[in-house]
Amino acid sequence: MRKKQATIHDVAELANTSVSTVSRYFNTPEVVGKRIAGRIEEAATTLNYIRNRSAAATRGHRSGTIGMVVPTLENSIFAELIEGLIAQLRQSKQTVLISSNLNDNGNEKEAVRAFVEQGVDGIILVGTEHDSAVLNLLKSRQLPVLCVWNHRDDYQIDTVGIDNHQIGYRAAGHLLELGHRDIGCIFGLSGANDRAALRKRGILDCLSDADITPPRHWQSESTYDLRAAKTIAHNILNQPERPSALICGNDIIAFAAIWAAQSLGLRVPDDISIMGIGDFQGAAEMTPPLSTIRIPAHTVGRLSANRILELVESETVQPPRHLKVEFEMRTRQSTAAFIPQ
Amino acid sequence: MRKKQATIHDVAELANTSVSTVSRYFNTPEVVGKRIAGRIEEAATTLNYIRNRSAAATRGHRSGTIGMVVPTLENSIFAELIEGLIAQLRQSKQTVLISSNLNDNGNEKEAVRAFVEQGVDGIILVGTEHDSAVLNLLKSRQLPVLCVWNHRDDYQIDTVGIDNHQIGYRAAGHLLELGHRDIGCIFGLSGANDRAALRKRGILDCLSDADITPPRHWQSESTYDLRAAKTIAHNILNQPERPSALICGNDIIAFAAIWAAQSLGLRVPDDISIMGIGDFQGAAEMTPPLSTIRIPAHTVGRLSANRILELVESETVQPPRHLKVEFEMRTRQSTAAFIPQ
DNA sequence: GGATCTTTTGCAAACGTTTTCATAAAATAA
DNA sequence: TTATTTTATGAAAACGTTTGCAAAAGATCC
Repeated sequence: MRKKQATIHDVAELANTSVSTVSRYFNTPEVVGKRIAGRIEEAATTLNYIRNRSAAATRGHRSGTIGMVVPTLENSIFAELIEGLIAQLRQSKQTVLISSNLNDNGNEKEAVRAFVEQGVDGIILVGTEHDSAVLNLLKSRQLPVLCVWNHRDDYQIDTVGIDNHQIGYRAAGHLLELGHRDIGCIFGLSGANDRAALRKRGILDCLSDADITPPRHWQSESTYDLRAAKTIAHNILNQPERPSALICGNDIIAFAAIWAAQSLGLRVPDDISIMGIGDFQGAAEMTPPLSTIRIPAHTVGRLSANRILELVESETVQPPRHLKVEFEMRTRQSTAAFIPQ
Repeated sequence: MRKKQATIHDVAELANTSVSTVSRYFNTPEVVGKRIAGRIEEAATTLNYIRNRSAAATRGHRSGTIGMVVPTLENSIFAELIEGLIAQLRQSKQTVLISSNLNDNGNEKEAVRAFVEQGVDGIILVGTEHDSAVLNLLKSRQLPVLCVWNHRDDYQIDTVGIDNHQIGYRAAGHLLELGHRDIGCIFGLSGANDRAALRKRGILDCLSDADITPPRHWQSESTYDLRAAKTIAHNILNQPERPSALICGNDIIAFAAIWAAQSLGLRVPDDISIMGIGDFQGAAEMTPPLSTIRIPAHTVGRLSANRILELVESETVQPPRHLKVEFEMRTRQSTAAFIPQ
């Protein structure tokens, strides 16, 4: 049996004012008089009063929570994104609800529904591929939604993120600039999410613009799993004819590729150049430091926080806006100029 | 302006029954009759009814949420823990609220307070060192609390976790068994958290039981940050007199140490053995694969979920229970037997 | 000083549920 | 059959807030 906690009524009584005024003090302090405000503040602290947001959400419309659904937490890049989001939202007294799809996007609908039940003020999803049931649910509730990570000009929902096609194009371009022509590719699973698919297209577009078509046996797809990716990289590098460079769909795959090369006795970058995407934790510190493209996940998180708040605050429905976050090349020692044998 | 959504009243009307019965149907379905239950189910789906948990929490006492505060998300081991937690709680229709201290434990109080405002049914904290203000707040609200990650027999609050002293002892023991006597240590910051402090004690206790006291200049502490740790490892390994083995407070530090050694041209394990703790992502795949101790974070998450639910469900306050999770040695190739020069 | 406008305050209804209590219906016992 | 117990249902109060409205108080102007 729970002890009875101080309510807004108790505070009002002790401060010798009405509950309405106390409520206003907590929501729009600038509108209550100095003298009463002081008394309320005092009463609240002596009573150890803590607001009951559930009750507030029942009558008012705002719960003070934002829900975010990520594909997985076991990927340091999303962790960085979330930390950026939390840091920013905390300043606006918003609480973040996190849910993970546990690597199965079929879970997304359930997660979103749970958030709607909790009465979140807005929802942040990752990527731009979502079940129509999810989208319909959100639309029928007229809930502010934001899709992060991918930038897409033409999307029906607001986005904050990077242009994955461009990032793939740029990564491949780096290898071309170094003189490589024999380039192997390990993409992320392109069927699973649009981020991976767009990067793949960007990479292949860049190569084909340079009249290069990597042979089938130098191309593969992998989950973002170190073990699986290492095996796949091993298979590509263990063939009689090796590419001179390998481009990877993200840094997880790149890490795995470097380790696969090393376990085969190949020197990186002397025997093979390896390029990643993401600049995950460890990329700069490993041996050799990984050439990659930095995706400023923390920034994406921060900007997403600002945007979702705007959406929550705005009364009217606006046409979607698309915020593009820039990435940066991080040229390090896992790639080197191609030297003809 | 939000469109009006179906409420329990609408469902009741369409199903031709009372709101009480509908409420009961959603909370304790077994208690309502088959015929009415069918009508309610049907009405709910045609109306697209979604429960309003805020309202439920206002009158009832349960919000269906569990709050968890982690020191940081940018550490794959906590991510694994959280995924375990989410997976398990989802089965009980509980939503998880996550907050991160953003690496500053001073933020914990604010995070906890926000959760209390949201009306979480229970709170999970990491470690057993918490500001007394936090503990008092939770106690005065009589909120179920669970401290995870550390096992501690004597703690006032329920715990689920591993014995960090034992883990440190065991890790050091592995190096001793291999014949090493000149052992360097890079601990986690022992002032910052008890997990690191206990591991440090365990390591030093084990060494001192073998009559070894590592010289001051072979001992150091580091944050769990790859860059910082790499610098520190570099400094230790770059001295004229090198230890033959290095034990690290966690795998982040161990990764950094291996890379520092490699950047100095040292061979691991031939020139130096390196031992980690944690079995983080990548430990098994890197070159060389890291010898470490596996902490089953996913399991800790799962067990924590079960325990916090028990605490939430139990009406009476019980004496704290302490669940110990076992760890496992993972002997890989970063450590080797000491060979006298 | 009164008239007018603006700011501050309080009353009471409302939000969408849960839950207590009483009653109706069904099942069981006699 | 009737008396008794068990189960299923409904009416209405309660939860702790927010908010629309009207009244009170204070400020400004002539």
